[in-house]
Amino acid sequence: MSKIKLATDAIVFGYQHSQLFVALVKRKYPPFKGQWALPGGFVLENENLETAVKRELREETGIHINYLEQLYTFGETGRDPRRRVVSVAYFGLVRPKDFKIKAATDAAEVAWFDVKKLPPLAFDHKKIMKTALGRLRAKLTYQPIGLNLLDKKFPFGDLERLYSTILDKKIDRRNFRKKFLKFGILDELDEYASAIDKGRPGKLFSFDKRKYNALRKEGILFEIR
Amino acid sequence: MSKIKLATDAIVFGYQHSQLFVALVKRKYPPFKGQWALPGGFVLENENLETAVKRELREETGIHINYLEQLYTFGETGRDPRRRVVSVAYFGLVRPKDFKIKAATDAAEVAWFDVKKLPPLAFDHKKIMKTALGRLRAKLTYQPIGLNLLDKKFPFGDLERLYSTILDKKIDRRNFRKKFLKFGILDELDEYASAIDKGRPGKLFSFDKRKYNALRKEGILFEIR
DNA sequence: CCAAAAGTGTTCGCAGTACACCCATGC
DNA sequence: GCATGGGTGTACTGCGAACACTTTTGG
Repeated sequence: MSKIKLATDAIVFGYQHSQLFVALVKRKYPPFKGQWALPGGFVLENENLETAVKRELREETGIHINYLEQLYTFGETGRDPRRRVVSVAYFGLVRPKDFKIKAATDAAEVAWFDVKKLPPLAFDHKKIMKTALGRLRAKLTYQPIGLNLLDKKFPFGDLERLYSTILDKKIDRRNFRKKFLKFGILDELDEYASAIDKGRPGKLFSFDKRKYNALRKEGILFEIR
Repeated sequence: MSKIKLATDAIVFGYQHSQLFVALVKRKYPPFKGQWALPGGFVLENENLETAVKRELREETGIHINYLEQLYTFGETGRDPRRRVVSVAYFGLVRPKDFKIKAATDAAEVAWFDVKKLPPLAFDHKKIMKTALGRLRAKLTYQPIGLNLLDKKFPFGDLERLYSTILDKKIDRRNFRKKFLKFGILDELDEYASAIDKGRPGKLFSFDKRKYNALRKEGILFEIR
């Protein structure tokens, strides 16, 4: 019988107001008691990996996840001071609406942290974070997964700011809009953003997943730089 | 104590004469006794994942691996009929010189198979293969990893045929050469391919890893379509 | 001299990039 | 009317794509 324990960790990103957030939990028990860590835990014997991640997210944070994919498996000996733990890290995205968080069983506290102002993290979670951020940035450029970070109906400017924030660079509004719309995977709605903010309200758009999947089958490639 | 067992599997690709090969081993014990499978096995308690893959490759095939990266972790319940086994799959490349294979302890037989003519595979190894092939094809277009499938000194035509074979499409020789050489990561040597084959011998090239790493740091992007 | 593979340059079209002014709204 | 963000078109440039003939070698 193996003494290797199998765990999962989740890096869940959220986006709002030109800021990228990650969900962290404060550890209730040693090791690293009191420190912030990624939500996660051990996989049950009859549980699929993705099921385990979702369960733990539910138990520890109550977050409603919108997009989930496997990130990488971290298995260095010594990454957990207690015993050998290999962790399959997943990478998730939530919509702004789903930012609601409820602390629950395992974790003493849950919170969203601005990715640019992270506290010290337990275990090798800093390394995992870095990997996840790299993946997010890379994937943003060749798959429209950023749309999972916005509400289902969103003004175009939000999308532009999201790219600008996460890729950390200036984006030309006209070129970005032209290019993104040319893919034909966004539906322009007949609604406008509620003008609670200042400025002219923008038209709302929504992601047409059906069209996207159709295009993907034809091998047409999405690409944003 | 967890009853989940942790394993690794290796998908090792080799290339020669416009054919892409994978290393498979014939299983000596049940389940799937006598069937072909990916080389792999259980991870020891104090062993890093990559170490485990390399050890198993050595034990089962004697292959000298040239490039190795983590592919994906396959953890569906029921993928092994005996008990719960989660397997971290790795993806490797060898040079033609290293095609020598020696069967050893665990495996009854080892052989290279043309990727287009695979036998039935044990477990979910067909799925793993498919994932690996997808990764290889994708990665070829944005990283020069194909060079790990050629000898250190190679005629340019070999590189072109490699891309053409693996991406399964025609490639314009002039455009491909122009584009690839423009990156400046290949050194043109003063040697020529031995003219054992027919036709005019080509100049030999070698990969300048130092230049490549330097360029990568500057954010210059490799891309071949 | 024939077969086979290597080597090489130009033209065209499109897509990326740079760039600035007017419009709608809230206060 | 002022501040704030939304919405739009054009010109330039560089890169990808298409395309064919000559050279070197072995037999």
